[in-house]
Amino acid sequence: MQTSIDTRQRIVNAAKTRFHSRSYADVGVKEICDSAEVQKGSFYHFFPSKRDLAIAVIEEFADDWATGFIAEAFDPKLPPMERFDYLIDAAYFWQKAARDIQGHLPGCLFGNLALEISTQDEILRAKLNAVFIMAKKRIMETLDEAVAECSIEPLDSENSSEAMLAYLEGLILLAKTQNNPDVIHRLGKAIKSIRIETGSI
Amino acid sequence: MQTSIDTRQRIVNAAKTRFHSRSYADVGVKEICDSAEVQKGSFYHFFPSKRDLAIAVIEEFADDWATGFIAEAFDPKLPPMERFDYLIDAAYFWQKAARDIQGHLPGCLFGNLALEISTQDEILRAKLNAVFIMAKKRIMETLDEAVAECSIEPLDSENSSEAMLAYLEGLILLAKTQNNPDVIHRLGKAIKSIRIETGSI
DNA sequence: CCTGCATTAGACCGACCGGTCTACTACAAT
DNA sequence: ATTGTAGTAGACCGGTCGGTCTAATGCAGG
Repeated sequence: MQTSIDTRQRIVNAAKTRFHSRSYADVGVKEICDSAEVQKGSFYHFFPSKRDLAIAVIEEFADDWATGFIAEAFDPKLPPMERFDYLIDAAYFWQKAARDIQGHLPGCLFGNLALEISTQDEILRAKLNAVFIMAKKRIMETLDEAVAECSIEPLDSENSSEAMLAYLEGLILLAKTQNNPDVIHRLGKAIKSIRIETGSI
Repeated sequence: MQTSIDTRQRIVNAAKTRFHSRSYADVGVKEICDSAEVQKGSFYHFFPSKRDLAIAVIEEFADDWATGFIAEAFDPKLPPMERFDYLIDAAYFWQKAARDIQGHLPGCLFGNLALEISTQDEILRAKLNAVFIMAKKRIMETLDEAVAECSIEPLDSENSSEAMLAYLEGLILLAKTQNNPDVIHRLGKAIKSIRIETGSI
């Protein structure tokens, strides 16, 4: 009916929203096919397995993320430390919007998948880890910039950026468990106070 | 064969370790029965559904947790702020030990389940949330104690304790994604620097 | 010894799982 | 016009899912 690129994309799109708002195991291939208006034959033409679909979803979502609100929040025109306020804000509004529509706060797709399947699939775990490394890098660059322009004291930016990412993921985890996006705003400001000093073991 | 209490307990024990090291959806009733050496009939005699088993698992695990390493780490004989070092240490050794045995870092059962099912089951979500509230309370009491004995500046202990819990969960999430317990040690010390000031909105 | 009840055994259920297979269609290159 | 190929349709597969059902136990109180 449509061109094959559309078919593949429809499958990925359907999977993206469903994996995000529910879980990997809970969403079946049949359901994805139905909602994408695609037949099983087409599905397995494009993806050797459900697992390969998950890989595609992670890759696409990471791209959406990087070019979407991450790129916005980490706007190089903003003073470096201010970008973290935007990051928290973006996370808050995203989760709030999703919650208002679906009734449930979906959390972070990467965090969700990481906890669900990283003990069961090494390749998916590595993919997810790569996404976090990318996010950490973004934070680290910002921190380095802030140090360079003397708006913060020098610190171990490698570890501090990872710690800040952990905190962000933790906030979203708690927000999801409470089904309440306010957690992100209420506790978000503390992200800028997280520091790991250089030279510590 | 054994008394019924044993049967029930064997079921819960088998489920506990499996839910923790894999996921809720990935572990079936049949597998739990087999590993507990129990028949389906017995399973459904004690638990109306798999979901009810999950509730029992959460409750028992929360109890293990509260009387186990949480109780140890939050030893009232220790100076309040030192207890956080013990908490991080306990988390590290626990995850490391599990990883060395199973090959995979299991993470926090509550965090895992929260991200997997809290969009799908309100009751389980609420149960999980209650566990986090309990943990937060423990942290808050410690913070209040530290303030009272003037070892830290006064702060918003309600929010700060929640932020610290978020950070801890985030650390474990990252450690699981990297399949590496060292993350917890490397970034753990920053937990004591997380503060949310009183009077902020 | 009998009765009643909690527990256990395990066959069985329909639904659904991820995945395969064959037949067919649309279209491009020759 | 013919053939090759990418994509689509959808029936079908064995296996497993959570859950049900009936029959058989073991045992306590009368």
